Order: sequence, then structure tokens, then C-alpha cells
Amino acid sequence: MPPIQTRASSTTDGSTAASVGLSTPVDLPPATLARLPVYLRELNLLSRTGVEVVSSGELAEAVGVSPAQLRKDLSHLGSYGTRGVGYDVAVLQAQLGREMGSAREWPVVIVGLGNLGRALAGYSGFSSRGFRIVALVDPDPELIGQRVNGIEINDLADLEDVVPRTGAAIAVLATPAEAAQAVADRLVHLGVTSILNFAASVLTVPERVTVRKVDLGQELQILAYHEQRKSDEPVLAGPPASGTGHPEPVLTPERFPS
Amino acid sequence: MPPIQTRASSTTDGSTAASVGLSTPVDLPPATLARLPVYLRELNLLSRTGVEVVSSGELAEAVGVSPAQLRKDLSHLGSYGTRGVGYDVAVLQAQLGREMGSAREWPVVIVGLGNLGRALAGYSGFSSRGFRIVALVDPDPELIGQRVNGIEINDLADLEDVVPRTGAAIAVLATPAEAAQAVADRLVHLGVTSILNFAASVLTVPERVTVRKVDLGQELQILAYHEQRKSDEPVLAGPPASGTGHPEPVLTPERFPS
DNA sequence: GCGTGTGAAACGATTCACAGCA
DNA sequence: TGCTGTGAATCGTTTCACACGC
Repeated sequence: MPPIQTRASSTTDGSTAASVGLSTPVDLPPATLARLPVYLRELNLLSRTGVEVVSSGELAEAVGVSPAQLRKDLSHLGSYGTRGVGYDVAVLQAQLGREMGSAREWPVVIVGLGNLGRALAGYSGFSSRGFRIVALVDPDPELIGQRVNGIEINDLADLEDVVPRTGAAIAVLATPAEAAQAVADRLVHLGVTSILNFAASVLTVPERVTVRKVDLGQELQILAYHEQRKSDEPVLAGPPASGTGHPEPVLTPERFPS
Repeated sequence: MPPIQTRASSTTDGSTAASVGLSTPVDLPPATLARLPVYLRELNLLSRTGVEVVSSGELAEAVGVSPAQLRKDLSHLGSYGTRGVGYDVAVLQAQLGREMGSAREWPVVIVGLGNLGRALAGYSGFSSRGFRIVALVDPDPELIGQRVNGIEINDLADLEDVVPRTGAAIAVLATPAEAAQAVADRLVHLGVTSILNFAASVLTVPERVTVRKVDLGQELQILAYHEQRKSDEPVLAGPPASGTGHPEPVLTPERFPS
């Protein structure tokens, strides 16, 4: 009797989750869940700017969704707004953070420290959102022992020591496509239950494991499709500042703002 | 009269596209479009392995979707299968490639060469799918003049020269969030009509421009939500090899296969 | 009055089930 | 017989519109 395995579906919002029974709060619709981090980020921004109250219209405008959708999304969490007024930024921020698990700090292991893996190891967007990179693993003797962002790269052969020691339940996979499934199998065996997969391959994992896939090449291909569409049907609407014309430099900051 | 601007919606599958009139083939549903690159990748793999025919069942299995969905997706492109047999790999590959614009080679400019930008500049998954990085741009004097993967980093101040010279219509944004909108404005002004945005910020662009956003922190947050769910409702189903137990190393390749 | 919270309607995507053809 | 192609049914998501309460 082979254990139940599920294919981690592809596109963003491919998430394979077990979640058998409903616990205290209800399960969020996937589409809503995918937007909550965006709301949370904007709320953090607002709160840092000293804003204390936002209406659904304002917040929706800031994150690029419709006010109705924002309200519907938030309504899944309960009623945290005040009619006629809006949402208290601090309250909503706290509630959203709690719901998303931003209260805890999550230890994360990264497997594969090629170009992409190294970039991810130093990515500030992880630490700023409650994730701590606790281990780096790669099989390349050239890399083992090197440090990235203060963390030493361990041998992939020692994965079975490293993961239990750090207690990571979330793993980032940045290996070549051919290696991804084998590594994932070992990670799952070690108790990892969430995997962010950057490898261009489909992972098969047990039901209880959640996988999200990010395929950068795929993203560009989708853009290429739209590009092709645009060049196929040339003019239709009026000329919109038309193409590569006039350099005419507007805006020329010398450095990115820190 | 301000020009029409649209908010690039957030999650993967946020794509803002104008596509006013329908050209020769019909417009693909976004959900289908997002899966086509996955099918294409698998077809390339199969063709390299010498497989000449696949059924919807086999291909679906390999990419992790249902056979019905695969057939429905492909049916949007026309009838390229043979009843009772399956699909000719070469034919389907060619058709899909043509549809996705893989026939052409797309020049791409990358703006922002921090950790992530540099990793993307060297990412093999881009070149292997028909994209050529033709320009790198950053405002940091430390970086300007350096070469990544054989390409020199140009000054952001020279963007108005670089983009027209290379003819890039697709841009990858890997700048800090605060800089993203300003850079996007300049890119759009230079005729760029597709942007892959890695910055954690919402872009506002004219209708004709397609934006896709990849937010790596957001992906991890979605995993954290699921993790939290799992730890909240502890046991329910039978113990599934239970957690961090027994190292018991299965599979220990010493190196990633190249 | 104003903006939230929410049923109901509209829309889109997925799954089902089978007719049609090699 | 076996697998494609596709209408019909189902399911999920978004939008609409308005009742409710500050």
C-alpha cells in the first residue's frame, strides 16, 4: 500500500495542502490567502507612516484590488472594521499578522546555493517578514564551508543532521530540476511540511506537505505571450507616446533610495 | 486629462493586459496561459527522450494536472491530437512554442543588480527558454562597469540610451521597492510593454503594459499560514512517519546531477 | 452620511461524462 | 477499443447592491 502522494500543482496558487479537519477559524479561500500578505505589507507601511485608520477604498487602491474584494477578503477573518469609518490600522495589522503566522519566527532551510540560492540566502524580504534562514545545504565541495550572510554552507550529505538540529519545517529548494525530487523526498522524510520550489520540475509529495512553485522562466514566457499578441495586432488604439521614440529623459535619480 | 493607468494586480496571475481586439487566434484564458509553459517544458523533455506520442493522461500525470484539464487547455489552441492515440510530441511542441512566442528570441533588460538581480542575470532558465539578457542597469557606482555573465552593468542614468539601443520590450525589475515605480515609469516611457516585477511594491502602469509580480516573501508567508494551520490542529490522521524522528539516511547523492 | 459586512448575481475555471473518430 | 474534443454541471471567485450600524 503506497502512501498517498499528491502532485504539487504548478502555477502560483498551486498549493497542495492536507488540512483535513477545520480547526477553530475557518479555512481561507486560496485566492484570498494569496492576497493577505499584500494587505499586511501595506498595513505595515501605513502604520510606519503614522496612519491610524484606513477605509477599504483607500487600502484597496494602494494594493491594486477592488474595495469590494478587499472587504470580502477581510470578512473571512471576522469583523474588524467600523461602519462609517474604516479599519483601525493597528488592529487589522495585528489580526492579519496573527492569522498569517507572522507572530512566530519561522526557521527556513535553503537547499542549493547556486546563483539563485545564494541570492535567496541574502534576501532581506525573508527576514523582514518573519523568516530566519537557519541552514544552507549544497553538495558542491567548492561551496561547502563557505559562508553566505554569516551562515555556513553544509554538505547535502549531512542533511539528515542539519534539518533536525535547526528544526526547520519550511524549506526552499533552489537545486537543478533533476535533483529537486530526490531532495524533496529526503526533506519530507525529515519532517519538512512546506516547500518553496524554485526548480523547474513538478514535485510529488505526501498529502500533508504544502508545495508552492515559483518558476521564473515561466513568468517571462507568459509575458512573451502578451508581447507577441501586442506585436501581432499592431495599431488599434491611438498612438500611446509610441514606442522607442524620443529618449527625452524624465526622472533621473542617481541612486536607488535605500 | 491623465492617461489611463491600471494597477498591476498582485498575486501570480496578476497580469494587466490591454489586448483590445482579438487577433487571428482567440485570447487564451489566463488560467490556461499560466499552464502552457509547463506543458511546453515537459514536451521538450519528452522530445529529448525520444518519445513521439503522448496521451493526455500521460502528459497530465507528468505535469500534475487532470487529463480533462489538459485536454481543455489544449483545445483552446485547436485540435492537435489524434483520437484513440494521443498527441504527436513534435507537433504539439511546435504549436505550443509558436503560440507562446518561443519562436523568437526576446531581448530583456534587467534593472537592479543587487543579490537577486545578479542571480537573475545568470539564471540559465531564462536563456534556455528563448530570452536573452541584453542589458543590465543599476545606479550604484560600485556596480557600474562590472560584468555579470559577460554583460556590463550600465548606469541607471543612461537608461534612456540603453533600452532603445538594445530594443528590449521586456524588463525585469529587481530594485528596492521604493525605486520600482519610478524605474517602471521610465521603462514604459521608453517603449517597454512587459515588466516582471520582483520588487515588493504595486506598480501602476498604462493599460497596454503587462505586469507580472513575483513576491518571494509573500510565497513564504503563504507557506507559513499552512504551517501554522498544521501545528494548530496537531494529530488527526494517523502518524505519518511522524516528524523529525530517525535520521535514517535514505538517498545520499554526493553532488547535484548537472 | 458614510463605509462596513454580506447575500445574490455574474463570471470564470474545473470536472464530469459522453459523443465521435482513428 | 481507446483517447480526443467538448457541451453540461459543478465549483470557486469576483462584482454588485444594499441593509446595517457607527
